[in-house]
Amino acid sequence: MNYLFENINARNQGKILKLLESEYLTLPKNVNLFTIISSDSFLGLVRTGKLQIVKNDYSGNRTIVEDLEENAVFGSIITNLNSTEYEVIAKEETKIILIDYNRLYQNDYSKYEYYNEFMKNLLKILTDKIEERNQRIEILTKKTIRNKLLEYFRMLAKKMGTRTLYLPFSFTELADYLAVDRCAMSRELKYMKEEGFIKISSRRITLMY
Amino acid sequence: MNYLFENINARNQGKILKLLESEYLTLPKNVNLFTIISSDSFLGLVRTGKLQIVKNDYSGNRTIVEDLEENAVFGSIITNLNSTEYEVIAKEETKIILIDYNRLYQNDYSKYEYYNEFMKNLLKILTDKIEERNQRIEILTKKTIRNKLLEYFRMLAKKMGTRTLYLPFSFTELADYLAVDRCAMSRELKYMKEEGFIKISSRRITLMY
DNA sequence: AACTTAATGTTGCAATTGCAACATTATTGA
DNA sequence: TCAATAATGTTGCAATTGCAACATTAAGTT
Repeated sequence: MNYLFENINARNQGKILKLLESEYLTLPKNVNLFTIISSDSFLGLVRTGKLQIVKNDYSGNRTIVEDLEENAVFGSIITNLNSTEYEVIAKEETKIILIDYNRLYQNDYSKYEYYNEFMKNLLKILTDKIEERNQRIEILTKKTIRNKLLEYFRMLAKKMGTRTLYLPFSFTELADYLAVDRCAMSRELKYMKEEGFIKISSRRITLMY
Repeated sequence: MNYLFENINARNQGKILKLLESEYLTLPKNVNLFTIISSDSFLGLVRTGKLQIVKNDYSGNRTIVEDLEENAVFGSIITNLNSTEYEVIAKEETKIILIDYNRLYQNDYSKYEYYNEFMKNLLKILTDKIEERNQRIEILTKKTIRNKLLEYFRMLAKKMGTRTLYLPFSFTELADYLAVDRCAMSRELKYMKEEGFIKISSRRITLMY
């Protein structure tokens, strides 16, 4: 994990947040951030609690775009939040910090060495996000549900270094992530089990090939 | 467009490149960068010419991942280049600059104000890349070829501010981008024309709805 | 515990798609 | 210019998928 304030002590964190005129905010459970603020040109940081970015399609669908835990960074730089389609919902009482994104560019704080550290951390976070997106694209470009599943499992297995992996989310959410029908995915998983490709027990999956 | 050296004069560009111990390289036409260098932990910049990032699938497929023109930035931070699956090919004689990516993090050059400008530019480039990826994901998660096409056309039209748009690439490449079979896409486009949804003349497409 | 709500599993069926095979039209390079 | 190569267009057909409708199980709430 990479944190926005990695290698920056509490005191300098405070200074940075002051320089950037950042705002502290506490979101009560189930409240949408955009009922409190209107701008979306911020860089957000989750101090404590959990957020969820949810998209409401014009056709009425409701999909989870991203789950945000402690230390997660969010905002329009990372996930498109413009338009009224998006909601940022607190899954529990959540404390966040908002930094006006334009401020990051406007001024020159290079004289503060800790600010440079901050920028480097931000850079690392962004490159990780690109990597994450590239992985998802890699998966989404596979043409069958089976190949999407296998590609995804392969990635998880590689990350964990074993043939046994634990899904980081539910099957319903997995289907969303792969952009396939949940039922069709369920059927395909059944076939894969029957053919001996994989073993599944709840969220633990073992690759047999 | 955002350039890595925007608002940085030639002299300071030189200083930055020296600080980062960057390498100048000229790639002859049709040569793969990885036949010349082996590391992939660099940030690349196209000075003149054109590059293409190509992926050779394990099943023998060859797909264009990205086209890089003058001023384009590339490297593993942006597109996964590890593994022998990838090639960076010069489409014509191309001059590039390679910056060891780790150097960006290792040292603290914050005392040089132009370096800070450089970092800000890099940041902007990265956020644009994330935006680009998010757009593609948005498209790829649509479930039918028609909806993928419409989403893509909508985005282009929005960008151009008109109902008439020009495809930035060939139909063959478009099918790759949407991750669908070219023939199936061609058929779907025909239906859409017949139903009066769109008009097509070569790469100019007009939305009729 | 009892109830509500969410997640998962199952299946028939129609719609969509990929694939293959081929024809036609553009584009490129010698 | 003209041959070679690449891009585009077309279509039958089988495979894959989404959708709908429902049953079952798990998780959360009071």
